[in-house]
Amino acid sequence: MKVRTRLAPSPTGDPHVGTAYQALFGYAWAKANGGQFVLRIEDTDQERSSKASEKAILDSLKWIGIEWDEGPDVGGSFGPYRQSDRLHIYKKYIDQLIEEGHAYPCFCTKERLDGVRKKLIEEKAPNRGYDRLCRDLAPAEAIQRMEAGESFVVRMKIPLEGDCVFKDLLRGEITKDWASIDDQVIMKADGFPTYHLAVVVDDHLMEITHIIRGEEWINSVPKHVLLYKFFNWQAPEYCHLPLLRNPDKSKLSKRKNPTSINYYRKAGFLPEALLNYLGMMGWHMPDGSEKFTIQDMIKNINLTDISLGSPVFDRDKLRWLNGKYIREDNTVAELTDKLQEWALNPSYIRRVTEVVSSRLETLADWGYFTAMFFSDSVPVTEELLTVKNMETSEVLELLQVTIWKLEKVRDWTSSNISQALKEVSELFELKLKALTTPLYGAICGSKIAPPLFDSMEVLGSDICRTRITAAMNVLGGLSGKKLKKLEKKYRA
RNA sequence: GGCCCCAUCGUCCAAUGGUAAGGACACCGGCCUUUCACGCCGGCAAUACGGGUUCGAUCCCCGUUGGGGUCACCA
Repeated sequence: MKVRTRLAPSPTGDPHVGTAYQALFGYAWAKANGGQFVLRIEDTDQERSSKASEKAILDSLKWIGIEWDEGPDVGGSFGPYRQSDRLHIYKKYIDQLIEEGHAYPCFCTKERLDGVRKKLIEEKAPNRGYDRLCRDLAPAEAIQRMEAGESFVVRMKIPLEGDCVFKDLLRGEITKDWASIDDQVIMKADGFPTYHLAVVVDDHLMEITHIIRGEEWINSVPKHVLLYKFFNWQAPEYCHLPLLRNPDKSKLSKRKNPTSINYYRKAGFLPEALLNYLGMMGWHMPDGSEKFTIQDMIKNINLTDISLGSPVFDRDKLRWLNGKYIREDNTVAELTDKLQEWALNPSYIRRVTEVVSSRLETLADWGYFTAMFFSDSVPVTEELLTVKNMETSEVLELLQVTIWKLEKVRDWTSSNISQALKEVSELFELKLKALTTPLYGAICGSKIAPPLFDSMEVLGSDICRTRITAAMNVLGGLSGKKLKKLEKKYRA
């Protein structure tokens, strides 16, 4: 059996452990069948996609030990492997759909759509989607308006009634009624395709046989199946993996858990342990052993054996597994090498030393001042986070907004960090010191510490944000309700 | 809210139409040990609920409840 699987990440942020999770299963399944594993970059969102994110994703996948046979960096005979380089291909298929009457241009403005949506919600209509105003536009009028330069998107014609039945490898047949799906946009006003069109065209052209991805996609399968039908193509097998969860069972999110692969790397986890841990989410070795390699997985995997209860990502168990790898699979010499690669290398030591040098009276002071640069978390107490004349709740809000602000810092340098923090303090009409005080506590775990912004730069964005979140938990955290309110207030 | 998906210890993963429901993490106790950790031994702890089908259901069916996802010119 020829098997080709793919990982199709969108380069819009930090490399996510969920991406590695999907990659692991896709890769293992392809290799178990002597097939290929393809990496395709889905950068059809011009606003949010970035080359930096793409690079980060490729780097972290390589770090964790996933390799791809075809991809934007290695090429392959089904390229290009970046969707923004495939626009001409999508164009052809979109034109074809319009021509055959399966899709139509829609001239509705964003304002009109918002209004329609609002009204439908008020009316408690079962379907809150698009009202299909442009669906029955006379072709002549549509052409005229397009030629007049009016902005438009292209929508696919979803059947007005009946059911869509499709098969998921893990769940069996799933039925969804067409009436609950609105006429999906397949080409945006900027001429870029949306995910739904691009994914179908690419998976077909790249001869993908199994789509292994997260469960959040189940509801859009009917749109994809319909496109396959329009094009008269054979749809691949669908295998929707359970979603990794936070301890509170919601979808794993950076709000509640470190989700960036880079965090785990920086925090001193071994790639093989992380990968192994991901492998035991929903799957197990036939003999029940918990420590296994990706090769073991390849030898034993069967997609239908994956269990469906969405697993909670448990950092304690990951730590335990990681410890097992450290002590069972490494000699002291090997461990020393790994430590050097991780942080005890001249370049990192130099950066750290630069930050603390002015505080040293003896060389031995170095160890005292730099411990925070070589650890995952830091010992935070409530007292360290306390600011004079400020309520705990206000400190919490301050820290939360700081995290949001820091997430947006593209180039993680001391001066950009400083700028971001100044903006936060201005937003709260506070002196910068009111912000840096709890931050020192959160980041350094001490009042005696090297300069904050420089330290943050050296530590990196992932560790910093994780430490701030941890500090917030020490203070009791923000309730979901308060968080929402705050988000509304500051996030616009 | 509509729709879709899911449901075994707190967590991860097993098992079977007839079971003492098993292993791992975490937690607790003990042993080992100069401490801690590791290791070893032991303990706590689950089939969400209600109906069916069946001689017998944790397992099959239906309902309820609960959880999650999804309803964008984001993927």
